[in-house]
Amino acid sequence: MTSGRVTIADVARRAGVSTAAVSKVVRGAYGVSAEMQTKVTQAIDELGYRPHAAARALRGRTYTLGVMLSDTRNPFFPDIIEGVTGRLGDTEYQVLLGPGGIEPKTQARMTDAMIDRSMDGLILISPVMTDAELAAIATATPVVVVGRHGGAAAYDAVVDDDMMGAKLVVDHLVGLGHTRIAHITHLERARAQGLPHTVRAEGYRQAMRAHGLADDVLATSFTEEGGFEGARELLARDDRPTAIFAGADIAALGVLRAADEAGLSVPEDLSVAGYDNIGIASLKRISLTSVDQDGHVIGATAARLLVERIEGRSRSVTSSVSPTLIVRGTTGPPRL
Amino acid sequence: MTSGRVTIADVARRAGVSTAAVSKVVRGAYGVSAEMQTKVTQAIDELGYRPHAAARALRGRTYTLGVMLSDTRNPFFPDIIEGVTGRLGDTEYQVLLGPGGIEPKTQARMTDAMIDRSMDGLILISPVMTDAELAAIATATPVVVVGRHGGAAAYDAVVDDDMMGAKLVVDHLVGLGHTRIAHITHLERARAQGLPHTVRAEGYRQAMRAHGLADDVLATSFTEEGGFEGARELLARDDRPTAIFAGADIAALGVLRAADEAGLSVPEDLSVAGYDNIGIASLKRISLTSVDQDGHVIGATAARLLVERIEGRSRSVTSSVSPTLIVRGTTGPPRL
DNA sequence: CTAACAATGGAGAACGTTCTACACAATCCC
DNA sequence: GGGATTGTGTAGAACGTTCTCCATTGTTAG
Repeated sequence: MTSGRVTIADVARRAGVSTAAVSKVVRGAYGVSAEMQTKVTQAIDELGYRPHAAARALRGRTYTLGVMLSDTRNPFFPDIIEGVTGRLGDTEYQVLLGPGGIEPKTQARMTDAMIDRSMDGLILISPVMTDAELAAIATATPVVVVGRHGGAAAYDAVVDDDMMGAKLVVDHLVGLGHTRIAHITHLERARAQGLPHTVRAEGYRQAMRAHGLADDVLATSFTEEGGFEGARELLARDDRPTAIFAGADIAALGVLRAADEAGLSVPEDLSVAGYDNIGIASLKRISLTSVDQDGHVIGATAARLLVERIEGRSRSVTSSVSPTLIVRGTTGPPRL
Repeated sequence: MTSGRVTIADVARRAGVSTAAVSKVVRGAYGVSAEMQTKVTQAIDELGYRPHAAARALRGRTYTLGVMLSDTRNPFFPDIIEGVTGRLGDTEYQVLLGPGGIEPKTQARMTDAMIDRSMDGLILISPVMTDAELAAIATATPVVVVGRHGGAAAYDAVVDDDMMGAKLVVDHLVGLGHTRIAHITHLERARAQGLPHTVRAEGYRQAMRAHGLADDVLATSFTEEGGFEGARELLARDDRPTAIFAGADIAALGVLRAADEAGLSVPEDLSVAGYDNIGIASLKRISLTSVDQDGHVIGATAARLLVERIEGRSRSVTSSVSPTLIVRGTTGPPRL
């Protein structure tokens, strides 16, 4: 009352019990009578007591989970967040997000900061650090990595099945009658392995082979400009493809622009498909066929795995989320 | 060495000094000789010491700033974040983001959680809570509110000059020769005052009046569907407008769709302008004229004000950021 | 030469929790 | 009826910092 903060000691005084007892009630620990329970709960309500997280951190948990975001512009990042918070909404855990930036160095700074703040666990979204660095973090605190294939020794992982996603697109296009299907991927510069675009490209190759078709992969970049340049090159060929599968929606938008400029109508002259199902893909003016990653499920799964880890599981788990194909207006049968 | 964490005591032992001295060096406090400085710094490096944030929080600061996000899908939210982190990148402060959700209740839970974690200061982005709640939070910790006009008693504020943004659009359209310019705004349901769309609509009205033109405001919602419905109604009129100014880009996309469906070409038959300058507005396939809020500057300003507050300023400050008009392909002279 | 003072380093008490021991009472089993 | 067991509450030592004194120097002024 007098000073700012109301502490566990104030509650104990009010209820006429020890601080240890109050602590037990607050934590829902074993060894409290019903009477004690009500007495303390009442005192807490009357005084408006809230546990001081920092003090807790010094001994026990902080009930804080950190989510490191590599790229805040990542289109399905809000979905993942919603999945995480949705899953954790009715628990005592609080979620805080850390903007890690796209550099390994800044990401390391962020994870360090989270560990310094003794968070109970970390979810890392598409981290670009080396496997060694990841392993080091995972020994310091429970970790779930989202969006990186392979390498899950000391931590759990949630990945989208990019291999299957690519197959869905190819199967769809082949089903429509296409045979000349090109793929635009991202040019790899980083050393990190198992990144989504690599797996998507591989999935595309396998699926084409399975249909007895020749693959045709062009590496530019996952930007609107990258898609545009790639498509312009592909469309200038004599036996130009009748369908282009861009490894990311943003690149698919560039492909659409290239088609516009080449005077090709979509989907009659050219079918276009993307990946990620970003928000604008559903806008009627774009209506892009794409692969949906269901960030919501990914986030919820990551949250579940992390809580399991915190609560004791030691065996590491990798969860694969199945993507779905969203067919819209940019794909159709090829003109004969 | 033996157990996990290396503490200030370990450093003190290694350097052969007291813990108090190490603390002084770490904090850069007054009363350390050059010799002490180097000795301790060396020991810190050798042991890889990192201050434990929770322990710090118990006595002093946490060097943590919280940013509460109302809507993680807000298109310029990444810009604001970048502005904040960019400004704070070389300081000792760390930024953590809290997804507050769009409900007053969930936002309150988030801010409480941030206060419980004794963050040194809070930036609230478009909070929907009442002025009273905001004031209560501001007494507990330094606060900067972003995106709400008016009412800045106990806290600082950063707002975009939405009034001027609307004027920029109207002036541009009038300059092209338009006289029948309609505005689509968001239908107000919340009680919170000074929200951006209200101010934009008012700015539109004032600007039209200043040109001696009749205003024409239609309230739907800031969604693609809302823009579509609004535009369909406007375009069905006998004296249909030659230009539509949507209060948000997402609605402007709906307007574009309505124009497509009505067989009107943009900008020849209809000029369209939005607000926010979201990423896709710049895609060549959309090329939407829009008002840019410069989230980067907003974020950087908010960060600066917050740090000033934390370091002692008590007088409250409101900073207004000037928007700029980005003219693209969806606006042009009306067909005569 | 001494009193006053500035500069530096250290002791030790907080800060608000958690949690291990332990005390005490009531119940149970033979 | 006595030892073992179970249930409930408390003392008090951590946890890793910060920060207010206080002690010890060395320097300066008169």
